[in-house]
Amino acid sequence: MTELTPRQQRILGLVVQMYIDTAAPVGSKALMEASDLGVSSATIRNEMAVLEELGYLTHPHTSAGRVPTDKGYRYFVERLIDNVELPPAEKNTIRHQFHQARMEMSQWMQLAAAVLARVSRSASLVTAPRLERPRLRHLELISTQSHLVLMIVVFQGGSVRQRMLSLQEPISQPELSQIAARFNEQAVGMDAEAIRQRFADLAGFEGEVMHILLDLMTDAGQTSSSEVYRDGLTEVLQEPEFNRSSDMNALVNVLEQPGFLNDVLSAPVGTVQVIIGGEGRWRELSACSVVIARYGAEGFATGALGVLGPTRMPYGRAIGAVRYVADIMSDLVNELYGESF
Amino acid sequence: MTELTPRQQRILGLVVQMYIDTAAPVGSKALMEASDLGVSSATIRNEMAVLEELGYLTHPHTSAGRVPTDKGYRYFVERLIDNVELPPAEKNTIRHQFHQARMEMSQWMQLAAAVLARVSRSASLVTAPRLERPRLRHLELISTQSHLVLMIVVFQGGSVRQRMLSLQEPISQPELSQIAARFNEQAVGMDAEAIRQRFADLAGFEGEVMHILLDLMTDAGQTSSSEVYRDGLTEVLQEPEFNRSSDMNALVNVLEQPGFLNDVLSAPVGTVQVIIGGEGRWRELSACSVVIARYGAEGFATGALGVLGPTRMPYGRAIGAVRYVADIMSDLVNELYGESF
DNA sequence: TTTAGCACTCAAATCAATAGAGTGCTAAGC
DNA sequence: GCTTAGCACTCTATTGATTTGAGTGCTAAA
Repeated sequence: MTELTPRQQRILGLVVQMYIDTAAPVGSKALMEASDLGVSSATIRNEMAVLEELGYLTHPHTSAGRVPTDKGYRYFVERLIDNVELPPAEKNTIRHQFHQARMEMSQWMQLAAAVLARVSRSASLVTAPRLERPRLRHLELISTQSHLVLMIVVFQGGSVRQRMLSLQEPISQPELSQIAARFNEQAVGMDAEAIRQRFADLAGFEGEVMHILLDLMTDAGQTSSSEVYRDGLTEVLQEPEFNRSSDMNALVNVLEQPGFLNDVLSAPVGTVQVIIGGEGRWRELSACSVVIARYGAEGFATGALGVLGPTRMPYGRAIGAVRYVADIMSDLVNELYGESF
Repeated sequence: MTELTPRQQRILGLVVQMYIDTAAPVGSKALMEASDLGVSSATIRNEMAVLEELGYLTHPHTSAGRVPTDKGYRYFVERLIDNVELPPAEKNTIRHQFHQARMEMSQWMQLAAAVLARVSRSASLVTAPRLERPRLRHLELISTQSHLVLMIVVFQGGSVRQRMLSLQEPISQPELSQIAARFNEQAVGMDAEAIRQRFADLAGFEGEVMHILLDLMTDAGQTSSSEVYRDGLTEVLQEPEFNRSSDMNALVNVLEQPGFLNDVLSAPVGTVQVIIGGEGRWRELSACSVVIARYGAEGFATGALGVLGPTRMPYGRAIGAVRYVADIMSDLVNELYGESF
């Protein structure tokens, strides 16, 4: 692939910019008037023809202006975007909001989703950080009524799961506390595998408690769909490219598919990925772009967060926002999980 | 208001039915062909004119068929719907799904939202049951790292709240456990007022714990927006009457407004309310109807659940579904909160 | 009271003509 | 060898006129 001349780059960038702004195909004359390239529309036309030849632009029809292809967007994102940092003022506002919030994952996630949606003017999603190797911190058994017991498990790092158990035979609260105390004495700090081995011979109610504990540990190690925060979905649905027939649901579902998230989650924390038009692998995303990043503490607890919009999305803002919010979230996770790893 | 003749009732019912089915204004001839009224289209026209005179129908324009007014829908819902029970087969499926689920409020709510959306083919929302007078069941303080303490509070009935506290001075886990034990010995079974009085003189960290406990109790007594489950929103957004300009967000927000929910929640558990076209009080709902009911244990913990769709919604199914799901949820809440009140 | 008949209305579909934005190409200019 | 002015050509979008058809309201007869 031969290198584009500086002027071609400039024109490609302008076309992408203008198209993102106006949502209308951009013609040579309009581009000339809107920029200070110092060349005539005819020259621009020639260059555009070359860019089309090379696959960066297309034509909806003969007498329409140019529209970027996915390849064009890709080039734009990789080579032509200069400054993806958010302006300092905006950064401050965002950071301030996070410091105002309570020290709770769910609050942060919700806030992150809200900030991403607002700043990038796209739909956003934030998945909860998944514990890569949950370790028991505390277990509590509370009798709520004769045949019902509430089991609460705290993992190292502070995430909490609960489950209601129903008993055949009622068990008194002191007995329950004793069982819980045994786990707390013997199993704190252990991961699922260690617990499975150590307590392999437990039977009856205690065995059941252990199995549910293991189950909750598995659960904490997976991204459940109930722990995905979204924002801005209905707004982005109003964008002209999402005509009512294209079902947004299908689209959001892709983002929850294991294949998709796993693929993205294989990237290291700290990098921002841009997936344009589904990259041919996700049909439902053919008209969309996704800007996504992992956040959290690598090897311990990581989640994903990103925005979803039409391919015609403001990439600069989106990338800046995703990067900045991911950084903040990583800091927060580290702060929260601090010395426990 | 003079009574409608049986034939007028029949015609009104048919118009509403057909309009709900087809979304197109229904004309006299079409109605004649689609029914077995045994009268000519001219007669139907005359009757329709009368119904329009009385305010049950309108005309989009001179040469279009008739469309029900809100008053027409109201009459339909109150007088003309005969059987709002779901078919037994459907009931069984639903009941089965609930019994398959785990004993957890959040699971039930999610399931309820899903069932409502599917059965009524509208958007659904389910709010968490609000404890009307939360009483402490258990309090736990867990040190997660030197300066961070996780506080977990269980209320009678089994709902759980948590909060992370940051300390000026580190406090050891045994000390924390001791403080928690004091609350558990002295405050279990108390409501917020009792706790406030009993522990009015607590200071320092223990005072802080008490204040957060009270805060969490207040919190448990309010419907927070994070505890609202929704489903089917994007589907219903595709309905022809919701053109892209009308913002669904604004619409959903109304349902979360205190005014709206309070109004609805003032009705007793067990009744299903139908709000057609916002009843003039909620402008954003002018094109919508809401079918909503309270569920739970009256005087102890109640929530609301319902569906939201265009005024042209299948009222029969919606009312049947809301009533049935509300009944199931009430049963479940009673089962869960059982003997504790 | 019902109904057949008819004139009338109005939105939606169809069609033709036009305007305009934009392209591609060619030939002249720097 | 680029660049640019000029021009023919293409295709969409808009506009306006016309037609179509569903549906109404009214009247007069059954």
